[in-house]
Amino acid sequence: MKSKGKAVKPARRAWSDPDLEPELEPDTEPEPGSSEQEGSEASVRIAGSWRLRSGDRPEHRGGVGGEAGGGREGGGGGNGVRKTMASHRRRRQHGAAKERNVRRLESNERERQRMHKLNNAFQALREAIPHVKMDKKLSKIETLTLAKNYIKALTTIVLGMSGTMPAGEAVSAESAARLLQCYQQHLEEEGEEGLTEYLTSMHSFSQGS
DNA sequence: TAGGCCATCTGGTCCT
DNA sequence: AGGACCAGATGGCCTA
Repeated sequence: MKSKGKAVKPARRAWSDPDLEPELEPDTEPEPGSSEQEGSEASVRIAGSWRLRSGDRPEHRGGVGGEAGGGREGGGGGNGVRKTMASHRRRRQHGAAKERNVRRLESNERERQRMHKLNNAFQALREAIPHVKMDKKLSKIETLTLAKNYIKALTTIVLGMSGTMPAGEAVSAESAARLLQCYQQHLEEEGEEGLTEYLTSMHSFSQGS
């Protein structure tokens, strides 16, 4: 099954000063074919290794305390003092930038998680609404549109069952199922546009007109 | 190849 | 202050 494109792309602009670059691991490929799958592309990927790239948290590179190259400059010398202050400031700026960078990465991660949840919800919705071409995954916009229509159709049914329906037409589970069937059939034959028409007629029907 | 769809990043704004 | 939410930008993959 191939799903739509998505290959984890490297950050468009890896947020950072070259210097702070959270060492983009040379693209931890999301495992060749493994990429997400129906369900939620999202969730699967979440687990994927690539994610760690940005999640790679502060620890990378020794973290703040790291002071890597740091060797204490040093001691003494008039010139040395000025030098020390400058490097102090630089280090502080560096630290601030680093912190900003870390916050950015964290918030990217949260945003990703949020979108993943949203996608899971979309997937759940997809599974909840009947649609014709089962082999083709509904796009988001299709999912929303279809869901809206489906709700409308169900509403019509419920209205009918609640007595708005003309006497003698008491809607049984059977006729409800039939209505649903009609809904699908209509979808198949007329597409979205026809559905509106169908619903309209259903509505006027339930009004007893 | 163009257009559709999507994932991700990013900065701004709102909310708690 | 920090997280959630949002919308714009960007770029990849897929299909007609």
